[in-house]
Amino acid sequence: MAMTFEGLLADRSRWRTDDCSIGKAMDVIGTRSAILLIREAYYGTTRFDDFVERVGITDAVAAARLKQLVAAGILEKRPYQEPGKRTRYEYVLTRMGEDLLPAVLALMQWGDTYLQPEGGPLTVVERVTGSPVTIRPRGRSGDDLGLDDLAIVSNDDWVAARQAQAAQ
Amino acid sequence: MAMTFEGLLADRSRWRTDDCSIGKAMDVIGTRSAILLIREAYYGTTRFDDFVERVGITDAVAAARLKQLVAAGILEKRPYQEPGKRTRYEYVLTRMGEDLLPAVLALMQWGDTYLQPEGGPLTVVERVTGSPVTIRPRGRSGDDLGLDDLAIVSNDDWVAARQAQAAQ
DNA sequence: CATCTGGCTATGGGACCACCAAGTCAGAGG
DNA sequence: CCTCTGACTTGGTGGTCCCATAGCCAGATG
Repeated sequence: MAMTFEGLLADRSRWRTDDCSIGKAMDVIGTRSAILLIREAYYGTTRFDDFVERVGITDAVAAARLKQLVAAGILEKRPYQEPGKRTRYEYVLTRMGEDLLPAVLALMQWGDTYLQPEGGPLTVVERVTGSPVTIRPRGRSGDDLGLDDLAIVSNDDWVAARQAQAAQ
Repeated sequence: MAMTFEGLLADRSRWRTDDCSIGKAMDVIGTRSAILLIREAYYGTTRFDDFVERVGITDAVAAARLKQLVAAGILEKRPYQEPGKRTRYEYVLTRMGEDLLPAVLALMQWGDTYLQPEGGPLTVVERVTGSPVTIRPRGRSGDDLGLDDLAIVSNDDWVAARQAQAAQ
């Protein structure tokens, strides 16, 4: 019921992950409002008022969080103008923001399963077929993988191993 | 660059997701310490001291967060006894906790890509083949899906559609 | 010009998070 | 018994998150 460690990592007492990517990710999107704003962006929302209205947070929080997400590179501020109105800005996802989709969807899937009595209000499906979407770790073979199927390698080891392989 | 909505959901101004699973999930695991403790559990850690030591948080925070994770059903407290020592408790993942793996891994993958100058210290690989693990939304066909390939249906609609299909 | 509106910014307050430091408490070893 | 240790618990401070209310400001409308 756990991952295994390879190479130098095997002795668990000799290393610690201070610069863990999960921790860094949580520093950027670790608040409720940040994730909900990103969810709204996936739903196609781009304008300030719509974010405030649909996420259900105050404008002050929305302004602060949107600014922070732009600074982090997850959203981009882009000018637009409706006829007869002044120039305003809308917030659109960058590539970096789009690439958070797996994490957000995985969280939603888990919440649907374990935190909702009736399986959650919304379901994500494949647009063309209408069949439900799943999100799981997967190896090269395409099989779903569980905890016991996974191993951790230090990045240095891994890069070195690939280079050795390529050199053959 | 966004999901599409089907059925009654198409008119975006007529509904709001107050009981969103993502929000509920964030209420349970929305802190840095909670996610890092779960990560450690995936790495095989079960004991209090090891959690404190390896996550790099204070014992006070670890105690509070572990208690909360047990209450949420993500970890389970289980007695153990080493010879010559008194009974102690260890913390092991429940099924609910294991099922968070996709979310945590997706977050790690994203962090490795965008928040680490050199691609992150650790890499998750398939144990038997050593090939890297990916995690993406996937349809029934097995293809990776992007934002534009996804659609949202209301759960009621979806259940009704399935029933109608089954009745044919 | 004066007004109105959409999109912020500022201020204050309550809750929570994390840190550090100190205290408690059960039982094994002496 | 006394001490020591592992596993917490308690207390205090600083920072962040969110809410609520109020203010500001650019420009289209009157």
